[in-house]
Amino acid sequence: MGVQIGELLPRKELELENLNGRKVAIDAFNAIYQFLSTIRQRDGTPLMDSKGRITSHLSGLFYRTINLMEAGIKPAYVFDGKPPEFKKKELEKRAEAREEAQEKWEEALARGDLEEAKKYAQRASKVNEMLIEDAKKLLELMGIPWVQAPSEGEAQAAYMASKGHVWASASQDYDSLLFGTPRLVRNLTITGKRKLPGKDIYVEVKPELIVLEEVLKELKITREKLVELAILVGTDYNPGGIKGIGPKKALEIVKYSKDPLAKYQKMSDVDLYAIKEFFLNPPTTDEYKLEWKMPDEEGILKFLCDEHDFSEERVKNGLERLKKAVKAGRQFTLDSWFKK
DNA sequence: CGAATTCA
DNA sequence: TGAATTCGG
Repeated sequence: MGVQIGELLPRKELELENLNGRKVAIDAFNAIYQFLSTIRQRDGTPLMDSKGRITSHLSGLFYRTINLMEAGIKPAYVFDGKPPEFKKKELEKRAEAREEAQEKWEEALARGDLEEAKKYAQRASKVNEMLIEDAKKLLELMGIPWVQAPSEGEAQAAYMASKGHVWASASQDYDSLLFGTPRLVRNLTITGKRKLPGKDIYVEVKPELIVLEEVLKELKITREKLVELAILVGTDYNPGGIKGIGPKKALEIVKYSKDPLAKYQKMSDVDLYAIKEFFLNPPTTDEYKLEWKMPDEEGILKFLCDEHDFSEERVKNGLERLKKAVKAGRQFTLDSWFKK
């Protein structure tokens, strides 16, 4: 998923204080997918309510959003719209991979290999329309803004950041840099511990910041060249890229070639120039309003506890934290206003 | 993943 | 207490 240019990009660790008071546009699909794939039982089964409906994404979204708000970070979630036609191949590839993983999950389960089962269950994760609807509903009840992108969410998030309506975009993927976000935050979580799949090794995962301007300066290229580089290496729109060309070689190529795509267009069955154009000028919208409101407590209790069997005690505790955070955030905004 | 609980 | 483990839905 996403572009494979990570190793080329300079980045710096972010302390939470650096994000205090800042608005961030979060790639909703990216977040939901991660919750869905990681919040699971030992055999790989996701969390579900008594009617068998998946709730892993709601749990993750609820608690992480509260954590972010408590840290003074104002999240706005950006949802994908209609994917571009040329993403079809990648989407089909993902669907195929999921089906294969599903089979392997069942096999591992049949022979009682829980570790393998979970691994394949995670790969079989599918973010469907129902999960998206649930997520939007929860955010609305929480008073957290969400934005409907006309096309790619990463493109919309980049647009909002480049307009200065949010400070940064947030995703694990690097695509929003190609779409022109001035800042990309990765690993946007508060409790930063991740267990490596192999053994019982825990690694601290801190938020990191990638600044587009610094990327271009470091690589000595323009954004247009960065997009060409990414296309050579491979994006969601041309999976795999050009055979035999990795990030290092691609960087050299875009530097010395005036029109790097020309040579490789012949050996590619997709329109590389259309992909480039899409990254440079993606569909976006101005139809959004970023407002962080007090949560609808009654609505949340009904939705999470009554409908989806969440623990009332836990949810009420979360709500208290959220209310406090919203108030504190308003105070922060007022303080910085009077200090001007 | 993140909250709650257990462990040393 | 802080780290490790288990539970959550």
